[in-house]
Amino acid sequence: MIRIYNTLSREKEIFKAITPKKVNMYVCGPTVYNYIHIGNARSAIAFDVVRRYLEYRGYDVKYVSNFTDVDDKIINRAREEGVDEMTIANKYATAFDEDTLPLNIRPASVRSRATEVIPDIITFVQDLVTKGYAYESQGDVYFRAKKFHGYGILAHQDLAEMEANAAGRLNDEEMTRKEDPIDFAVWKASHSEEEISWQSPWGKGRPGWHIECSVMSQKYLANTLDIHGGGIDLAFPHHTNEMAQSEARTGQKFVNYWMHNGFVNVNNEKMSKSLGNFTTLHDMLANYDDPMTIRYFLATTQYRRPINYSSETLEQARGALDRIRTGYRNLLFRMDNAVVGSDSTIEDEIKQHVRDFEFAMDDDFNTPNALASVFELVTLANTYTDENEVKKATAELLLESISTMMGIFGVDGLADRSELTTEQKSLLEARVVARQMHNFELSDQLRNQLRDLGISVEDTATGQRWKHER
RNA sequence: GGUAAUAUAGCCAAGUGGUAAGGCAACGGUCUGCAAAACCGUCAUCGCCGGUUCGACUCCGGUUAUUACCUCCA
Repeated sequence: MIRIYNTLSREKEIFKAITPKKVNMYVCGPTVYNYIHIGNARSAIAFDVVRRYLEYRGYDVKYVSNFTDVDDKIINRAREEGVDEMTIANKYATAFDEDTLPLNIRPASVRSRATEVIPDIITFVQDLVTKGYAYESQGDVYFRAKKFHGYGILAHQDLAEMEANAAGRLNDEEMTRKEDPIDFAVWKASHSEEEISWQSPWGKGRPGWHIECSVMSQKYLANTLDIHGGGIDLAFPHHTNEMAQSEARTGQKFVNYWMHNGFVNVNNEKMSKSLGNFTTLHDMLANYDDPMTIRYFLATTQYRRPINYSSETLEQARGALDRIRTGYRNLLFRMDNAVVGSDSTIEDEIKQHVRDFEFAMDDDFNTPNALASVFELVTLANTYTDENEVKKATAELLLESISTMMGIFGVDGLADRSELTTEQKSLLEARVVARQMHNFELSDQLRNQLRDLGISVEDTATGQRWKHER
């Protein structure tokens, strides 16, 4: 039984899929006007973990996400660089795919761009106008927020308050275009020949920000979604508006479980351009040699909690991940002389830790608790490695359990699979001989040589072991 | 101002009405030719003040601090 915290009810609710063993989930993707930052990566990772765990639990998950490729920020960026909007969008959409790959973020089942669904958007907006939920005004089309019963409940905002705030913010011109300050644009008129636009019943223009997600989720999934996710800042206005539009059009509940991930702060401050602490994933990957540590770091805090990113917290993550990797490799090393058979006591313990892991993940994807079970397994792996006799089936079960759980976090490559050079191999062989002859001076010298070549050597009861130093 | 969230050891981070998981770091020990890895052990009374209770860190009230959202930022 999986429980999920629903932003709408502010409670953990028992998860029940609309169709048994199938999950339709939609996660808001980035606006492709720049490289994604570490916060975008966190969001993508959080929902990648949700997806992986649901699949582990036997659900067939259809995961739809978007690229917002038409929007003010893209238009501005294009103007700055003197290129057209699609050049910008294509560049950063490609960069998204390239940068999320080393973090092991699985591609969406469907990744759609706003510009690919323009006809659907226009139809959607027309429906809203027909139903009286939207109105045209000077080429723009606005949604009548107040006509939608329950507007703002997702973000738990007070309607009158929002209205007053919005009124204070808008200029006179905007006020005259809108019937009410809290109305939001579903279609925006084009004001310049140069900017990208499409022909519509209301003249040339482009979609409002929120409409694409409503359209795509309905087009690629269904009227009612099992799960809709995104950053907590999207609860208002983005998801609030999506919900209003979608439910206004279909008359059906839009989303069963609203999930929102917490922010990534940098050195305890909100990441923002004005503070100069805006860290793109692109730069981070270029300056850090272990992407799996980044993945581990971002995946192992509970998704609703904020993460504080600093060089110190990242290094701590690396140390913790190294403990898991080492335990895994320690056991893998013993596989060579493992004997046929199994140890039922050990296997019972393994199974208990796996159950604990599942129990933690079932509780709103409590990754820190789940991780504790992984560490229990690692300790078990290490103590088992120290035994005189290791049984093959049991060792395999341990290895498999650890890699499966880490795989749910999206952390792969626990074993060191890189090859040795001929030089490294011969040095290692020479060192084995030196040690057999108790020539420790030579063996220490060879160990230093190997270290300089990036190989660390350890002596164990069952022989010499090496690994690549990172 | 409104609405929320958070406050647990040097750091990160769980958790529960009955006296605090896990990890990093540190220290002591075992093992080792040395080392490494590993193992064993040590290391907090849960922001502050009240209240409820046989008993609270866990519930209630207040208070302080930090953070977020309040129209386009994940």
